[in-house]
Amino acid sequence: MNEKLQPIVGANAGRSRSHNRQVVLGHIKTTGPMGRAQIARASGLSTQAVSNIIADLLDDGFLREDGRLSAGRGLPAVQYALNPGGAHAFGVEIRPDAIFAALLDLEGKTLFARREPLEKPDPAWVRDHVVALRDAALAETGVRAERLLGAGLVLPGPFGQTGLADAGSELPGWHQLDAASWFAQGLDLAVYVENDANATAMAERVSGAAQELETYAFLYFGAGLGLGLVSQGRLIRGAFGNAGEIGHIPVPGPDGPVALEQLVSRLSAQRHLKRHGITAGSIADLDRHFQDQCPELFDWLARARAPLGYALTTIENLFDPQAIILGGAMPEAILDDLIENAALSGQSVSNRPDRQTPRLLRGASGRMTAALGAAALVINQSFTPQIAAA
Amino acid sequence: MNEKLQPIVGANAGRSRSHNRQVVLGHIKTTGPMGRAQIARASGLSTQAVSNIIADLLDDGFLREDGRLSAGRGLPAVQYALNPGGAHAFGVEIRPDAIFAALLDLEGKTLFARREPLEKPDPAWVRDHVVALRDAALAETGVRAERLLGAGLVLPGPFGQTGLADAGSELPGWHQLDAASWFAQGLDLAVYVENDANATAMAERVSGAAQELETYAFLYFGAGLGLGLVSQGRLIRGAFGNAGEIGHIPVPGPDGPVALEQLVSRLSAQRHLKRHGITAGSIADLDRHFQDQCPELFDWLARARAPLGYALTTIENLFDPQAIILGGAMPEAILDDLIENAALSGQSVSNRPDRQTPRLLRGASGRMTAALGAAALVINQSFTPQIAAA
DNA sequence: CTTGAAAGTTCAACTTACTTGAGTTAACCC
DNA sequence: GGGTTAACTCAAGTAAGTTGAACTTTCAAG
Repeated sequence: MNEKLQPIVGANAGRSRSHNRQVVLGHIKTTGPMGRAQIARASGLSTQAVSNIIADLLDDGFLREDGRLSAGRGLPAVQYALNPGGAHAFGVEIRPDAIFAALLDLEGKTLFARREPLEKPDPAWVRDHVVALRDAALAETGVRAERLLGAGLVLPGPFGQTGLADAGSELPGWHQLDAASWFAQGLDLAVYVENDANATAMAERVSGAAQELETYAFLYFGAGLGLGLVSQGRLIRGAFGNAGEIGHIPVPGPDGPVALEQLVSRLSAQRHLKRHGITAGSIADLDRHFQDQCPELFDWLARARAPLGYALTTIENLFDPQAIILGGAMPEAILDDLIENAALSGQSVSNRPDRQTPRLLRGASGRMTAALGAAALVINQSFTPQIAAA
Repeated sequence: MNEKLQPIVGANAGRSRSHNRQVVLGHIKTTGPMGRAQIARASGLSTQAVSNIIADLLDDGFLREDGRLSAGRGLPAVQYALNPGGAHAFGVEIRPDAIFAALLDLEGKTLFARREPLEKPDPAWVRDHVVALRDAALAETGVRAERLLGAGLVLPGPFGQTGLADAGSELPGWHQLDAASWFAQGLDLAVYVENDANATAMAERVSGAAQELETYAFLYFGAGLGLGLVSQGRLIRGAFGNAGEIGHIPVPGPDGPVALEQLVSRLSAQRHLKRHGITAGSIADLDRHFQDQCPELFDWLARARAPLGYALTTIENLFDPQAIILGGAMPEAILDDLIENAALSGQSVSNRPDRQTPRLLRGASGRMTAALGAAALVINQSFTPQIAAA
């Protein structure tokens, strides 16, 4: 939560090797199965070095051989592919009312997903339950504990004291807690903490709509509205971990500026419907109303378009992403409608005449995504080279 | 200009050493003179490794000994400080009407600054003049050519084809050109290309208001309005190098949304004055009008406040910076007035009750800043560790 | 004043991991 | 089938960081 910025650290043999393992895995992840020589060319390492690293990765189960590929003359290269069962990540989302847990393999596939009610918002109670969920995940999938790379943790943001009043989503008594070390102790794993939007943005990168993207923005429809910014495969967290609080940017409303998420968010849709006497407590309810062409819902959509376009133009011009992904806890049909009818500005750096790809994409949404994202944080580490202390 | 994203590269002995040199220089730059043991602790390297690296850096002239500092018991540590004369950077800003050039030392001090009219917007003509300016800078300061680390280059953005009509600031016939290699050939130096806002943001980091900041936003008043985003000491460039085009985000105007820079920029102030028959062709003119309390200028300031506050809130909530710096080609008094009267939102992640530092800072403004910033791009490289190909 | 602990630095031996160059294997082409 | 090409391996070489012992300088306690 608080900034424990990892210090800038020097390189030595061990940290270089760890960096290089991530380089090799990263190339295979983004390009697909490859031979050693090709990886060597792509990474600027010698074939021999790549060979040694691959031997290690095979030993550790991260890679598997995938036949030989003949490409013209010469000895056909032995292909190496990710070995999904070789490494796993555990992810947890803690909400004021529930705990979501997920187990992913190295390719980002979900092996286990579960929801439990959060009975007591007490850190000790929650930690015990998270540990139990981890054990259940391992037991039910047959994954061995030593194959767990780490755990991701999604907590309600924003972190620390800010000017944002989000009391509804906060967990009492957690502000003082260093959640990462608290859970690291209980789980005996490396723990990475993020907010829901950032984590879900990573889920899109590991197994969703952003697998081919290095630099993108992810607009997250939770109760409110969040934004995950990914630049060159890395999350932009801001100085205090609260970057991406897009729900609170001012946009012009009918009576002066209002916060974006007053007009564009699941909660705003539900409130709008409620004002007209329509209940839509769940995402499935919203989906049904959309399929039924509920006029009030379409009215909300029509009102949401302008402020959404506003936000999209702002994101594009500030951040110049390859694409903006819309996702989160919102029916896919509604996201698709928002994308199709988005009022994208011509006055945007993203309005390139030579574009090959759409400016907007729909994410792999679903109610488990934040927990998946939490696990994706861990998986992404394996593919993201960096010189870091052990 | 176009994305030539440096490939993700593996570490070897040589690249590790280069990384570690930057780690050591970076610690000294941010913390001030230090001893070897202290650097070793901060960097996670052994004392011996730091010792070897420092011997190298002394040889190359980047560091100088700075006496011994006794701190309690034990042998007082030999302090090492940056040696300003040990390395230099050349920076150029090319505008449609003029070329600005600057030479900086390792501490960011300006040793040389010059403006030349741009007579022909022809790449060959410009390159010849830039080379001549480099030679003049070296000759007049007595800096030896082998002490030049590289050259920074500021060109009018946005780069490549975008949806933004900025014809006024574009150089005809340059769009097809790979400016970096074009000038690298002529200068026989490594060349880094950025837009004015990004470059000036780096100038603030190297020798201005951001020396203590790792993550900040820099709002650049040029003719229009630009934004440089720096996260953990690195520029955020976006996927196509056009991040930070904040001038084009929509803000509510008197008759519907308008682009921010229509209301907040030097040009918008000058246009406002002109509509009232007041000429203010230069920055000095604007300054004079401000000192004379020109009511039309104060009227412009009053109108600029709301949209500026809007933009600031957006930056804070999207990016969560340590601070936002206002700078560029605008009189300091006007920037100070904008800062003092800024309508900062309470609904912002930056509105932290435990803040130690102001949310807004004034940059070291001045008309040469983009050329200084160009040079600062180079200087900043020396302090920013990264594993990169030779 | 002497002695000992503490901290910075250096020396020399050691270790890790990458590179280099020669040699091997296997596919394609003529 | 012989030559060429490309991937791969082996073995030796090298760069750079680590380790542990020795040395120096300062401070503090007796």
